[in-house]
Amino acid sequence: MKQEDAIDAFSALAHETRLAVFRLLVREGPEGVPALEIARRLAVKPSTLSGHLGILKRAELVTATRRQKEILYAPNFASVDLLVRFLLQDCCGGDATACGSDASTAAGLMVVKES
Amino acid sequence: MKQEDAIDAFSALAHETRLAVFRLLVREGPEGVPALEIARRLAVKPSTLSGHLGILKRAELVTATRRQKEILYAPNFASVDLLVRFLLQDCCGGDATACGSDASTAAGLMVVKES
DNA sequence: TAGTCAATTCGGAAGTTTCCGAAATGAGGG
DNA sequence: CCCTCATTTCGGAAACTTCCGAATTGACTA
Repeated sequence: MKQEDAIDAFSALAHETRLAVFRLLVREGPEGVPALEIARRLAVKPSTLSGHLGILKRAELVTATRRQKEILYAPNFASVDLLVRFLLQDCCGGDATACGSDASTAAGLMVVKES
Repeated sequence: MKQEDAIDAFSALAHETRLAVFRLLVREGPEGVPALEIARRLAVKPSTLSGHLGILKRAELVTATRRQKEILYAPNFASVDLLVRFLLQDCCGGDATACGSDASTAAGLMVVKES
Protein backbone atom coordinates (compact mmCIF):
# COMPACT_ATOMS: atom_id res chain seq x y z
CA MET A 1 0.00 0.00 0.00
CA LYS A 2 1.26 3.45 -0.95
CA GLN A 3 0.93 6.51 1.28
CA GLU A 4 -1.37 8.09 -1.29
CA ASP A 5 -3.81 5.16 -1.08
CA ALA A 6 -3.84 5.37 2.71
CA ILE A 7 -4.61 9.10 2.50
CA ASP A 8 -7.49 8.39 0.10
CA ALA A 9 -8.88 5.85 2.57
CA PHE A 10 -8.51 8.11 5.63
CA SER A 11 -10.00 11.09 3.74
CA ALA A 12 -12.92 8.93 2.70
CA LEU A 13 -13.62 8.01 6.33
CA ALA A 14 -13.07 11.57 7.59
CA HIS A 15 -16.59 12.72 6.82
CA GLU A 16 -19.77 12.35 8.84
CA THR A 17 -21.92 10.87 6.07
CA ARG A 18 -19.25 8.62 4.58
CA LEU A 19 -18.25 7.22 7.97
CA ALA A 20 -21.92 6.54 8.73
CA VAL A 21 -22.30 4.80 5.36
CA PHE A 22 -19.25 2.61 5.93
CA ARG A 23 -20.34 1.62 9.44
CA LEU A 24 -23.84 0.86 8.22
CA LEU A 25 -22.37 -1.45 5.57
CA VAL A 26 -20.12 -3.12 8.19
CA ARG A 27 -23.20 -3.80 10.34
CA GLU A 28 -25.16 -5.16 7.38
CA GLY A 29 -22.40 -7.51 6.26
CA PRO A 30 -21.10 -8.81 2.94
CA GLU A 31 -24.49 -9.09 1.17
CA GLY A 32 -24.56 -5.36 0.47
CA VAL A 33 -27.21 -2.64 0.61
CA PRO A 34 -28.73 -0.73 -2.37
CA ALA A 35 -27.68 2.92 -2.75
CA LEU A 36 -31.20 4.27 -2.43
CA GLU A 37 -31.82 2.33 0.77
CA ILE A 38 -28.62 3.78 2.28
CA ALA A 39 -29.83 7.26 1.25
CA ARG A 40 -33.21 6.66 2.89
CA ARG A 41 -31.78 5.21 6.12
CA LEU A 42 -29.26 8.03 6.56
CA ALA A 43 -31.61 10.76 5.27
CA VAL A 44 -29.20 11.93 2.58
CA LYS A 45 -30.15 13.13 -0.94
CA PRO A 46 -29.39 10.49 -3.58
CA SER A 47 -27.16 12.79 -5.64
CA THR A 48 -25.14 13.70 -2.55
CA LEU A 49 -24.86 10.06 -1.51
CA SER A 50 -23.73 9.04 -4.97
CA GLY A 51 -20.73 11.34 -4.67
CA HIS A 52 -19.87 9.88 -1.27
CA LEU A 53 -20.20 6.29 -2.48
CA GLY A 54 -17.90 7.13 -5.37
CA ILE A 55 -15.27 8.40 -2.94
CA LEU A 56 -15.55 5.26 -0.76
CA LYS A 57 -15.34 3.07 -3.85
CA ARG A 58 -12.29 4.88 -5.27
CA ALA A 59 -10.64 4.40 -1.86
CA GLU A 60 -11.48 0.67 -2.18
CA LEU A 61 -13.28 0.70 1.15
CA VAL A 62 -16.48 -0.59 -0.45
CA THR A 63 -17.40 -2.72 -3.43
CA ALA A 64 -20.37 -2.21 -5.72
CA THR A 65 -22.25 -5.02 -7.48
CA ARG A 66 -25.39 -4.76 -9.55
CA ARG A 67 -28.46 -6.85 -8.69
CA GLN A 68 -31.11 -6.18 -11.30
CA LYS A 69 -31.92 -2.46 -11.19
CA GLU A 70 -30.10 -1.84 -7.91
CA ILE A 71 -26.44 -1.46 -7.05
CA LEU A 72 -25.48 -3.17 -3.79
CA TYR A 73 -22.67 -1.63 -1.76
CA ALA A 74 -20.68 -3.79 0.67
CA PRO A 75 -17.66 -3.14 2.92
CA ASN A 76 -14.19 -4.28 1.86
CA PHE A 77 -12.67 -5.72 5.04
CA ALA A 78 -9.38 -6.63 3.38
CA SER A 79 -8.70 -2.92 2.69
CA VAL A 80 -9.27 -2.00 6.33
CA ASP A 81 -6.80 -4.67 7.31
CA LEU A 82 -4.18 -3.35 4.87
CA LEU A 83 -4.77 0.19 6.09
CA VAL A 84 -4.15 -0.71 9.74
CA ARG A 85 -1.03 -2.69 8.83
CA PHE A 86 0.27 0.28 6.85
CA LEU A 87 -0.36 2.61 9.77
CA LEU A 88 1.49 0.42 12.29
CA GLN A 89 4.23 -0.85 9.97
CA ASP A 90 7.66 -1.33 11.56
CA CYS A 91 6.27 -0.39 14.95
CA CYS A 92 9.05 0.40 17.45
CA GLY A 93 11.66 -0.44 14.84
CA GLY A 94 10.36 -4.01 14.57
CA ASP A 95 10.57 -4.84 18.27
CA ALA A 96 6.82 -5.17 18.92
CA THR A 97 7.32 -6.03 22.62
CA ALA A 98 8.56 -2.47 23.15
CA CYS A 99 5.10 -0.96 22.50
CA GLY A 100 3.09 -3.83 24.04
CA SER A 101 4.40 -2.95 27.47
CA ASP A 102 2.44 0.28 27.93
CA ALA A 103 -0.71 -0.34 25.89
CA SER A 104 -2.14 -3.85 26.23
CA THR A 105 -4.77 -3.20 23.57
CA ALA A 106 -2.12 -2.14 21.05
CA ALA A 107 -0.59 -5.60 21.46
CA GLY A 108 -3.77 -6.98 19.91
CA LEU A 109 -3.16 -4.93 16.80
CA MET A 110 0.44 -6.11 16.69
CA VAL A 111 -0.79 -9.71 16.58
CA VAL A 112 -2.83 -8.74 13.53
CA LYS A 113 0.29 -7.26 11.99
CA GLU A 114 2.19 -10.53 12.47
CA SER A 115 -0.54 -12.95 11.31
CA MET B 1 -15.85 6.65 21.10
CA LYS B 2 -18.16 9.13 19.40
CA GLN B 3 -18.43 9.51 15.64
CA GLU B 4 -17.04 13.04 15.94
CA ASP B 5 -13.86 11.75 17.62
CA ALA B 6 -13.41 9.15 14.90
CA ILE B 7 -13.76 11.84 12.22
CA ASP B 8 -11.14 13.98 13.98
CA ALA B 9 -8.77 11.00 13.99
CA PHE B 10 -9.38 10.07 10.34
CA SER B 11 -9.05 13.73 9.24
CA ALA B 12 -5.80 13.97 11.15
CA LEU B 13 -4.40 10.95 9.29
CA ALA B 14 -5.79 12.10 5.91
CA HIS B 15 -2.86 14.37 5.14
CA GLU B 16 0.52 13.59 3.64
CA THR B 17 2.63 15.29 6.30
CA ARG B 18 0.54 14.21 9.29
CA LEU B 19 0.44 10.58 8.16
CA ALA B 20 4.21 10.67 7.67
CA VAL B 21 4.62 12.15 11.17
CA PHE B 22 2.44 9.49 12.76
CA ARG B 23 4.21 6.63 10.98
CA LEU B 24 7.60 8.07 11.91
CA LEU B 25 6.51 8.12 15.57
CA VAL B 26 5.20 4.52 15.30
CA ARG B 27 8.59 3.43 13.95
CA GLU B 28 10.46 5.30 16.68
CA GLY B 29 8.37 3.85 19.50
CA PRO B 30 7.07 5.07 22.85
CA GLU B 31 10.13 7.17 23.83
CA GLY B 32 9.03 10.03 21.56
CA VAL B 33 10.80 12.38 19.16
CA PRO B 34 11.32 16.17 19.59
CA ALA B 35 9.22 18.42 17.33
CA LEU B 36 12.21 20.04 15.67
CA GLU B 37 13.77 16.69 14.86
CA ILE B 38 10.52 15.57 13.20
CA ALA B 39 10.54 18.83 11.19
CA ARG B 40 14.12 18.24 10.10
CA ARG B 41 13.62 14.58 9.17
CA LEU B 42 10.48 15.30 7.13
CA ALA B 43 11.77 18.61 5.70
CA VAL B 44 8.78 20.60 6.98
CA LYS B 45 8.88 24.17 8.33
CA PRO B 46 8.56 24.24 12.14
CA SER B 47 5.51 26.53 12.12
CA THR B 48 3.74 24.26 9.64
CA LEU B 49 4.65 21.16 11.64
CA SER B 50 3.42 22.72 14.84
CA GLY B 51 -0.06 23.06 13.34
CA HIS B 52 0.00 19.44 12.23
CA LEU B 53 1.19 18.18 15.62
CA GLY B 54 -1.62 20.15 17.26
CA ILE B 55 -4.15 18.41 15.02
CA LEU B 56 -2.69 14.95 15.81
CA LYS B 57 -2.67 15.78 19.51
CA ARG B 58 -6.27 17.05 19.55
CA ALA B 59 -7.27 13.81 17.80
CA GLU B 60 -5.44 11.96 20.62
CA LEU B 61 -3.30 10.08 18.13
CA VAL B 62 -0.10 11.35 19.74
CA THR B 63 0.99 12.45 23.19
CA ALA B 64 3.37 15.29 24.00
CA THR B 65 5.73 15.35 26.99
CA ARG B 66 8.34 17.91 27.78
CA ARG B 67 11.99 16.90 28.34
CA GLN B 68 13.98 19.99 29.27
CA LYS B 69 13.64 22.46 26.39
CA GLU B 70 12.20 19.94 23.95
CA ILE B 71 8.73 18.47 23.56
CA LEU B 72 8.75 14.75 22.74
CA TYR B 73 5.90 13.43 20.60
CA ALA B 74 4.95 9.75 20.79
CA PRO B 75 2.19 7.64 19.18
CA ASN B 76 -0.92 6.71 21.15
CA PHE B 77 -1.55 3.06 20.26
CA ALA B 78 -4.63 2.77 22.45
CA SER B 79 -6.41 5.37 20.31
CA VAL B 80 -5.67 3.48 17.11
CA ASP B 81 -7.13 0.38 18.71
CA LEU B 82 -10.30 2.23 19.72
CA LEU B 83 -10.60 3.72 16.26
CA VAL B 84 -10.45 0.33 14.53
CA ARG B 85 -12.96 -1.13 16.99
CA PHE B 86 -15.30 1.78 16.33
CA LEU B 87 -15.01 1.28 12.58
CA LEU B 88 -15.80 -2.45 12.73
CA GLN B 89 -18.33 -2.32 15.58
CA ASP B 90 -21.26 -4.76 15.29
CA CYS B 91 -19.76 -6.22 12.15
CA CYS B 92 -22.31 -8.35 10.25
CA GLY B 93 -24.90 -7.72 12.95
CA GLY B 94 -22.69 -9.40 15.57
CA ASP B 95 -22.17 -12.68 13.68
CA ALA B 96 -18.43 -12.29 12.99
CA THR B 97 -18.19 -15.65 11.18
CA ALA B 98 -20.33 -14.16 8.41
CA CYS B 99 -17.56 -11.77 7.29
CA GLY B 100 -14.63 -14.09 8.04
CA SER B 101 -15.76 -16.43 5.29
CA ASP B 102 -14.74 -14.23 2.38
CA ALA B 103 -11.82 -12.22 3.78
CA SER B 104 -9.37 -14.23 5.91
CA THR B 105 -7.40 -11.13 6.86
CA ALA B 106 -10.54 -9.41 8.15
CA ALA B 107 -10.92 -12.31 10.60
CA GLY B 108 -7.69 -11.10 12.21
CA LEU B 109 -9.26 -7.74 12.91
CA MET B 110 -12.34 -9.44 14.31
CA VAL B 111 -10.13 -11.23 16.84
CA VAL B 112 -8.89 -7.82 17.93
CA LYS B 113 -12.48 -6.71 18.31
CA GLU B 114 -13.22 -9.64 20.62
CA SER B 115 -10.10 -9.48 22.84
C1' DT C 1 -39.43 0.29 -28.41
C1' DA C 2 -41.41 2.80 -24.68
C1' DG C 3 -41.87 3.13 -19.84
C1' DT C 4 -40.10 2.99 -15.27
C1' DC C 5 -37.22 2.98 -11.51
C1' DA C 6 -32.20 3.29 -9.72
C1' DA C 7 -28.22 5.68 -9.80
C1' DT C 8 -24.84 9.16 -11.58
C1' DT C 9 -23.09 13.59 -13.53
C1' DC C 10 -22.85 18.52 -13.68
C1' DG C 11 -22.44 23.44 -12.13
C1' DG C 12 -21.23 26.72 -9.17
C1' DA C 13 -21.91 29.00 -4.53
C1' DA C 14 -20.53 28.46 0.33
C1' DG C 15 -17.52 26.67 3.55
C1' DT C 16 -13.01 24.56 5.11
C1' DT C 17 -8.05 23.51 4.99
C1' DT C 18 -3.34 24.48 3.98
C1' DC C 19 0.85 27.08 3.95
C1' DC C 20 4.70 29.88 5.83
C1' DG C 21 7.10 34.29 7.60
C1' DA C 22 7.21 37.14 11.37
C1' DA C 23 6.27 37.78 16.01
C1' DA C 24 5.20 35.84 20.54
C1' DT C 25 5.56 32.49 24.29
C1' DG C 26 7.88 29.27 27.45
C1' DA C 27 11.57 26.71 29.82
C1' DG C 28 16.26 26.37 31.34
C1' DG C 29 21.01 27.79 32.18
C1' DG C 30 24.36 31.20 33.48
C1' DC D 1 17.27 38.51 35.56
C1' DC D 2 18.65 38.03 30.66
C1' DC D 3 19.79 35.06 26.93
C1' DT D 4 19.06 31.23 24.10
C1' DC D 5 16.87 27.74 21.91
C1' DA D 6 12.33 25.06 21.06
C1' DT D 7 7.89 25.62 19.93
C1' DT D 8 3.42 27.95 19.05
C1' DT D 9 0.33 31.67 17.34
C1' DC D 10 -1.33 34.78 13.86
C1' DG D 11 -2.87 36.53 9.22
C1' DG D 12 -4.61 36.05 4.98
C1' DA D 13 -4.11 34.20 0.13
C1' DA D 14 -4.57 29.92 -2.56
C1' DA D 15 -6.40 25.41 -3.07
C1' DC D 16 -9.67 21.98 -1.97
C1' DT D 17 -14.38 20.03 -0.38
C1' DT D 18 -19.22 19.94 0.13
C1' DC D 19 -23.96 20.36 -1.22
C1' DC D 20 -28.21 19.62 -3.99
C1' DG D 21 -31.59 20.38 -8.09
C1' DA D 22 -31.98 19.32 -12.74
C1' DA D 23 -30.71 16.62 -16.42
C1' DT D 24 -28.77 12.23 -17.87
C1' DT D 25 -27.47 7.45 -18.14
C1' DG D 26 -28.40 2.59 -17.61
C1' DA D 27 -30.97 -1.69 -16.95
C1' DC D 28 -34.83 -4.33 -16.77
C1' DT D 29 -39.91 -5.36 -18.30
C1' DA D 30 -43.68 -5.68 -21.26
